[in-house]
Amino acid sequence: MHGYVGEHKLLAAVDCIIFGFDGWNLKLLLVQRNMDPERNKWSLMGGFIKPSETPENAANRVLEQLTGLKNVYMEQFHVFGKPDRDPVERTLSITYYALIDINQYKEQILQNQRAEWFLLTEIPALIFDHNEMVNLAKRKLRYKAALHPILFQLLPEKFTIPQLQALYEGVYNTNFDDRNFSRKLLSTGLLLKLPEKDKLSSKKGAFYYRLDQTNYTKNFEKFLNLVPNPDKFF
Amino acid sequence: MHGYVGEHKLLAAVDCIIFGFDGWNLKLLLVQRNMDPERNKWSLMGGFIKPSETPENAANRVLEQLTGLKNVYMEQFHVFGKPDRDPVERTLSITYYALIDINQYKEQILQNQRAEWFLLTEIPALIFDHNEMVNLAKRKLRYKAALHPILFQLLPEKFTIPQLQALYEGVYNTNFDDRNFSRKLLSTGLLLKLPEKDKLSSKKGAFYYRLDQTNYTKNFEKFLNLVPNPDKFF
DNA sequence: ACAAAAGTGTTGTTTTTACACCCATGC
DNA sequence: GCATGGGTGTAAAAACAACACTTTTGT
Repeated sequence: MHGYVGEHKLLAAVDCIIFGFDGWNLKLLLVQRNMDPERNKWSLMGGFIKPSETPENAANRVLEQLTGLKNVYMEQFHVFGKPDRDPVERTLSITYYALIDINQYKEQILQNQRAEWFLLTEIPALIFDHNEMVNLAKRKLRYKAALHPILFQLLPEKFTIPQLQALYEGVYNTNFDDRNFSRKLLSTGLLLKLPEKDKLSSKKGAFYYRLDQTNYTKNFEKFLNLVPNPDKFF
Repeated sequence: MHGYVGEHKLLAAVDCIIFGFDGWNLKLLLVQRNMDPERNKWSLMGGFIKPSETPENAANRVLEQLTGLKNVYMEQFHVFGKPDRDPVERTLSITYYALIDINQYKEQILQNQRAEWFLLTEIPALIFDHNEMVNLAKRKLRYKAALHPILFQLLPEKFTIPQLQALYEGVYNTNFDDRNFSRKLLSTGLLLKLPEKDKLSSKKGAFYYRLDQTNYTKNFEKFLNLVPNPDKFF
């Protein structure tokens, strides 16, 4: 047995669209490419799949290289495969989006590579088809977040409802009614109220909540309708 | 410029999960593999990506080879990439599911290859990880069909509401209330009533409908809630 | 006392569900 | 005229959206 002779072999890479939230704004982590061509241009964090790796393994490795993080929420979302998308050599890109809490990892990031957080509204021109990847990732994130409680992955373990709302408003670039928002989120049964309050952002203070992990995993696949009039965002 | 030297190159294939509906049952199109290893075992229809092709091109080519069909509804859904998933040689598989009306193409199919339609409930053991692919495709189909009107792709141009209902019931392997089902589907505004009736399946006869293409493309991305209690299917 | 933000109440509207009933027709 | 599906009616329940109001506390 000598393999499938005569078939076309190619490189396969993973590229990670890394979303982060710092408490106020939704951001994207980009790196300056450290190889030719397009050296020093902004790019998504990516890397080639190695012989022993699954695509998921590769994506996790790439993410850990950049951020020091393991066990990050990550989802495969699309393969980009135009034959000439990488001018150097044919390369498939399997894309993942990842969600992390910026504050929790300020230090690890930005060590190995020249990396920087960009406001979603201020993404620079990226190499190859990476801007297209970012746009599709934004769509997929909005789609999924309208139905499933994934955005909690962007928050610290303890968070307040107003913080959560700011996050949702960042993702959808709009404003939601405070009163309906908090009741809707509380009614999911996913939140456990903590005795402490966050007194920094208001005089009254807002109670902290944390995820009810049991209900979270149990209800994760349910259709939740977390966003009013979600249609208008697509 | 000599490419990215030292990186791992591999084969990339597409595999198509082809769903079909014959008016009564939801089925899956499988072929008997015509190469070693696992020659003559049942398998999904697939093929390697060629140098000039995008993955989408390859999937369309593979589908046309088997069915003679172009312009079939097809959606990329997952990359399977365990290093040893194909024992011959490392091969990534990019999977697509496709939706076709069985009756419209009875002749073209089954020419080139030994192919056969299988009831979804009677899928045989398939090569490699193809059973896993089928299961994920079923999930994705159910998920998408609960929110978007994709199942029309499985019906002929003219169809009745009871036919449509039989299709939905096949996909979800359950029964829906006839009266609520028809009103829900009619209320989408996607259907145009035709003057003719189908008199074969009942004495009263059921009116034929066809898709309102304009509304169909316009509302395709909207969240439609076509299935009652969709959560229980995941 | 006042301002600012949290968060609960209220109400009308729309959507969903469950189930009853009538309709058209071939036999 | 009756059995067989097809299709419409209705009413209770649930979900949603819009908006008013109270609560807390730092200044």
